[in-house]
Amino acid sequence: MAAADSMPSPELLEELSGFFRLLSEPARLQLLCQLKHGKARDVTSLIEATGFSQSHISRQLGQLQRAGLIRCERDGTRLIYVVTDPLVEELCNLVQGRLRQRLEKQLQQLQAV
Amino acid sequence: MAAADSMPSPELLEELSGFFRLLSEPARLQLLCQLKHGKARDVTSLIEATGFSQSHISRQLGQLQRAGLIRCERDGTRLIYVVTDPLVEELCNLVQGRLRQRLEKQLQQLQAV
DNA sequence: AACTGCTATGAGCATAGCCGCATAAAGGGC
DNA sequence: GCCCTTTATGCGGCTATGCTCATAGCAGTT
Repeated sequence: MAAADSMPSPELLEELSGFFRLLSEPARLQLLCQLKHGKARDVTSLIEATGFSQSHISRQLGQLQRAGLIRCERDGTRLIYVVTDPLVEELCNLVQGRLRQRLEKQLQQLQAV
Repeated sequence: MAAADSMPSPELLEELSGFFRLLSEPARLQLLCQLKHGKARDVTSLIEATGFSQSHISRQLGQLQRAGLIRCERDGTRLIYVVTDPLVEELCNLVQGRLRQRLEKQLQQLQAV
């Protein structure tokens, strides 16, 4: 017992935290933003846009792909990556709204003095 | 057209990823679940419920509090923590729905063979 | 005052993960 | 076949952070 009513299972906690961990790295988030809403791009253009090394980009894309957040198609020797799910963008919008809300509250408290 | 220049600033990327990093640890997620929808609890009960050491719990609660996800009130010598925002629960539900969706798709593909 | 129970914090170890260098693999053109 | 381009991967350094032990701080009781 001990309050086990609506607690998620350890496996679910692991899956959830693993998903959020993907979004916990600025580099990966940046890649997802570059690819958002159907803006398909190949790895080379992502390297140019972000400034990271090719190996790093490739690894991060691999993680995102294994998680099912993006997929890729071949075009000759290049691989074109696309976001498969609008979920990430929704999550970012929700969190961004909350961050703004928090800053506005802090601002009000400063002005109230 | 409107989409091409909508890259978030580095600062925003850092804030967003920082927020998701808070949820990227099973221990913190578990604490948030224990506290969800107004289930206020003190640290001792959280220790018993999770099995983690007291110092670990206290540190994680500190992080969550500095991020504004929870707050605490004194009750004698004890500190009672509460979730301040339903956002985390919403995010978890969204992600959980997506995880289930993915598993169902995998199941279908197995049965289709 | 001292004592007790509850929580926070400094110190340190161990592990995870980012990141780049060098190299391999795969596909296309000659 | 060889060579070039594009992407993936083994290896290693470095940093961040989870986690614990021990200790300090804080509120209440006597």
